[in-house]
Amino acid sequence: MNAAETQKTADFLKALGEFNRLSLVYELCRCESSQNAMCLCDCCSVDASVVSRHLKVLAERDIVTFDKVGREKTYRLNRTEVATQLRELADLIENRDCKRGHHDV
Amino acid sequence: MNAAETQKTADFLKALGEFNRLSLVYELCRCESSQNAMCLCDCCSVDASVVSRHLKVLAERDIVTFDKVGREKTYRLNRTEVATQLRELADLIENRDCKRGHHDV
DNA sequence: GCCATAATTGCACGATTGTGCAAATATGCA
DNA sequence: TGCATATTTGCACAATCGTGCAATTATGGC
Repeated sequence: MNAAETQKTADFLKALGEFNRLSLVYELCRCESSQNAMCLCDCCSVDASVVSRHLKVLAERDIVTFDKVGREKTYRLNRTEVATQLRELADLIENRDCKRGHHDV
Repeated sequence: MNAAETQKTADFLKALGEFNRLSLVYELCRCESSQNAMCLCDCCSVDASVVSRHLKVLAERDIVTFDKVGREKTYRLNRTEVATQLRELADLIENRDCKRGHHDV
């Protein structure tokens, strides 16, 4: 587990690990279809600019993806990618694969 | 998904989502047996007091557990609990269980 | 009791972060 | 073209966070 990978995983978890951002993720989770940012504003009582910034963070970590339709951006959750990343971490932690580290078991 | 649950999950992810804390988790992941804090210091090049504080955060979120042996504290990773939490989140996100939220699908 | 080692705590500091507001930008519609 | 709506950006600010150092506490061994 090198430093760059560790940092990447930490950034991913940190992106999810904030109340309003996680609320946005849950909100998107409820939706079959993409949602625009204005609609997503409803789920957390903060300014639209704040939602915009949070969605940007989520997009940077590939947690959400968006399409531009007209003047709107519609967001959707990258369900399988996010779930896969979480499960890979779970497997790593539980199955002790990480023991192949520098201690060389 | 109420606010308290969301906050709890966010706190859990935030605890994992910091480089040195995640490094500690990976380090503990490599160990069959418990490790004391001094030993864990080696894996991240920060002061012992910093490691102490990071371990405290991880313990507060039930990510690690410790035993006191003599003047040492030995830490171990709560493998199954952490893995389970991560998988539950993965399932929630992928299986769309969260649609049972206030939108009442 | 005295000293060495392990771990925590208090303090200070710089960096990052989340936030709101106002202004700017982008786009659709009449 | 002009206006309304959607989104982003600049700015400021308070709060949180990660960190190191020094002092303190806790404990074991002599």
